[in-house]
Formats: sequence, structure tokens, C-alpha cells
Amino acid sequence: MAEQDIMNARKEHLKWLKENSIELYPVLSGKSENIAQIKERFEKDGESFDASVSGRVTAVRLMGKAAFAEIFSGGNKIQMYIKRDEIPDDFNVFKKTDIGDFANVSGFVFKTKMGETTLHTKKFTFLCKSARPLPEKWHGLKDEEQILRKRYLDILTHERSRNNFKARSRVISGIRKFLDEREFMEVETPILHGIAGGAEAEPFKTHHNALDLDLSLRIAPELYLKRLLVAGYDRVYELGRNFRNEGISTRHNPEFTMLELYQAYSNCQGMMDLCEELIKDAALRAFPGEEPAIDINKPFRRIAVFEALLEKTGINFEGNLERAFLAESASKLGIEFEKDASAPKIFENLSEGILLEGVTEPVFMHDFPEEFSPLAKPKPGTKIADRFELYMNGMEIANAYSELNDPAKQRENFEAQVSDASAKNIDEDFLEALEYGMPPAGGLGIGIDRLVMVLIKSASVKDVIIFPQLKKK
RNA sequence: GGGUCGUUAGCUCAGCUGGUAGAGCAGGGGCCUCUUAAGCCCAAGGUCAUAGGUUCGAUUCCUAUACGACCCA
Repeated sequence: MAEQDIMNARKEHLKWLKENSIELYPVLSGKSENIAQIKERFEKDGESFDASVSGRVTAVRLMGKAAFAEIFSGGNKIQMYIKRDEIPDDFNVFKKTDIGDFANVSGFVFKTKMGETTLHTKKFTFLCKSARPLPEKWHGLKDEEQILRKRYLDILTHERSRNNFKARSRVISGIRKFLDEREFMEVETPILHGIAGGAEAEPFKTHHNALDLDLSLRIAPELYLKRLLVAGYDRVYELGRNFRNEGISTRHNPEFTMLELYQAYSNCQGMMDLCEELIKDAALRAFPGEEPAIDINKPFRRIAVFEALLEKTGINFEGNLERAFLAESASKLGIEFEKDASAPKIFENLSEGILLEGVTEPVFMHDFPEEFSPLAKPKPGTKIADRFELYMNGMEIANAYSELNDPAKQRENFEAQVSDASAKNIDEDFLEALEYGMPPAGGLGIGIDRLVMVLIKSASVKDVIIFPQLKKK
């Protein structure tokens, strides 16, 4: 039967309901009790009680003058039982109810011969018509494309998907709790930036009409959050969306969620401890009562990049970071990189390729080249940035440093960056703020999407972003 | 960006070396008062992703395109 015919059949049901004075899209008047709680209460002592449940009808088993059906709401299902002889008018309405429609069922709880907790219907109230057929009840949606484009159907029909997004929600609310307990203040800084700074990435461009102003969507909130350290808020964080106008892959979505936090009178080391604690806390919250995806008792491994590279390859990269040398070393070691890759990019491929080969457990890599860390403070008397990155399942999850608060050095680093691009995009307002004095501080950024990927054991960022960006159909 | 694979009924999937398509679920009509992927009977449902090409004939072979998945960069 064509889809249109199914919809027409449903319209016929709608017509029948209308002709029989049934309100088609009524304001809810019945109650909507929690299905899980009803079942729990009944299964505890087996004593019958009255209950009223509103939800979506997801299955119907009609047997002439009686029927069983399933009511779904709040991620739980309860079976209902309805008898024509008891409530003939309601039974007729029930017969015109399609799978996917909403209804309220009021009655008493009992146990069937097969032992299932079931609601014996005393009153059946129609709540809303579903005009389209739902995906097949047993397999649900399988087509990857449909799963992404019609996420509501994916979540409706797949428990796994429903639970994954719940886990994400718990991780995020858990992070807020964790930081609030440590007296961090949540702030919301602008998403529309005049100059998109704080990271190296291609921004999305937009325009403000009334001000006739070209703007970019932020690629990182870093420079605004640091202004707030200048302002005297010693512990701030922002948990929100950043936008990067780059390729889409299993690890990249153009808009992604990041936590950035700054703590005055802390440093890179402090951030490492905080980061580990925060991630272990999140792992416990993702699926409460289940085994967390990472070993939360074992301390995360810590690797000094130059030292480890020297040990593994015999090459000392410290002070040897010219692009040509890096490219040559990478080729020799069998590390691939793009032909026009920048020196920092090649170094990243090199260090990840050699130090993370086959490593799935969490690893802190610290001591990065100062040259490749323009917003970080160098370790005293060295050219090593006081910085770390956290890797989990081979993905970069977090990035942190002792924040650079020397305005002259910061200007130098910015200028060194833009001289290559020959673009005038130095955030003068930020540099001016630094000149008023920013306390020594540690800063930490955590990619929330990727963290959730690790915690729900998924290989694709599309599994953790509820409506991922897709091409136009 | 490159390579590989996929796209058939609303959904899940068959469809052999080329002869114009089949099942289950959902939907329609019957029967059925403890079913649970309910069951039994009947009937219906298709631009085989799109556009070309080869061929007497293409869902099938070839090319391109779109969308998606995986791998690589």
C-alpha cells in the first residue's frame, strides 16, 4: 500500500472520530502518571490500584471483543487491556486508533496469565492522531540516512539511541554540577565575533544588517573568557557551541559543543588534575549503575612529548621544529601528512602517530613546542609551552595550558601568526584588556561531543549530536 | 578531496548468468474475550535513487549525478 493510501486510511479514522463527536486534538484532561513508577509499585506488592496513563499507542493486538495494546511514554511501555462488553463506546474509539496515535488510559492495574503488568481500561480517551505510519515495530529504522534526517523516529524506535542522548544530557548537567561545586561561574560570551580568535580554524561569516557589520560565528570563546579573568571573576566557564567552517567527518561537525574554563591562580598542572577528575566524574554519570567506559580508578597516563619522541625515535625535536626537518623526519618514520600541511600540523601528526599508535586509554600529552602554542605560557627558561592535550580512543579530547598573560609576548605571537596569512585580524581589544593585567591562570577546553563519543562507545560524532549537519537532499 | 560499498512497497529485506518484481511488518476487509514480533483467511500496495548509454529487451551490465556509510588524506 502506498504511503498516501495509508495516510488516507488514517484520515478515514479521523473522519469517523469526528462524526462521533470525539475531540481530535483535545487539551489534555486526564492524568499522565509515570509508567515506570506504576509498574514498580505494582510489582513490589502485587496489590491492584487505579492508574491513569497518557502516551503513544505503539502496538495493538485485537481479538474481536477484547484487545491488548501498548502505551509508550517517558521511554517506558505498559500494556493495556480493553474489553468491548465493559466499555462499548470507548472500545469503538479504540478500534479507530492507529499505531502512533496518543491516548489516555484510565483503569486498574492487574497481572495477566502470562505475568505481565497490565492496565485494565475503564476509560479510553483519544488524545492525538498520527497521520503517518511509524517505522516497522521490530527492526525500527535501519537506513542510516533516515536515522539522521528523521532523528525523532530514530529516538522513538531505538532504545539505544534514546539512552545515548540521555547519557549526553547527564554528562552535561553533571559537568555543570561539578564546576558549580567548585565555585566556577557559568557565563555566556558572544557567539557573533568581529574577529574570530582563540583557535586556528575557518569561521562562518555573517552580517549584521542594522550595523552594516561583517561578523563571524565564534571558533572559540577563549579571548572573551580571559577578559573575564581581567574583570576579576577568578573561576569562569562556558559550555556552548563553537562553529568551524571545515570538513565534516566521523569526528567533525561544523557546530560542536565545547567546555572552556579558566581558573585564576592555577596553571597547566592544576588543569590536568581538574580535567582528570571532571572526566572520571562524567564517566560515572553517563550510565549510572553501569560499568563506566573508562577505568576511573587508574590514573591517566602522562607523556612528555619531546622526551617520549626522543625515546621512541632517537630524534630530538626540541629546538628542531623547522618545517623541512619535521617533514623529512615524518617521511622517514612513515608518518603521513598533507603536502601543504603547516609545521604545527606535521608535528601533531608525528606526535600522535608515534605516541598514540594503538592507544585507546586516556593519555595526557604535555610539553608542546612553544612555537605552536600562541596562547600558552612557556615553562620558565625553556621554549616548551606549559600545555597538555588529552587523548582518548586516539582522539584529541582536551587542550589546556598555563595561560599567557604577558601582553607584549601575546602581541608578538599574534603577529607571528598573521604574518603568514597576511590578514589583519589581531584582536586589539583583547590585547588592551591583557594590558590591564590578567592574573596567572590555567585554562582548559574539553570537546564535549568527543567526550560523549568515548563514554557511549561510539565511533561517530553523528551518534552524539542529536541533529547533525547533513547535505541538502 | 580520493577509494570502496549501499539506495527495490510507508518500514525491514529477498530478487541467480539481462526476459518489466517477492516476503514479513504496517495499512484495508473478514474471524477471534489473556495477547505480547498475537494468530488464521482474503484483497490491495512499486517511476527498482536520478539521468544517460549498451541491448530486441535493463532492477540486473556501463557511465555520470545525488544522498548516505566505511576507509584513506
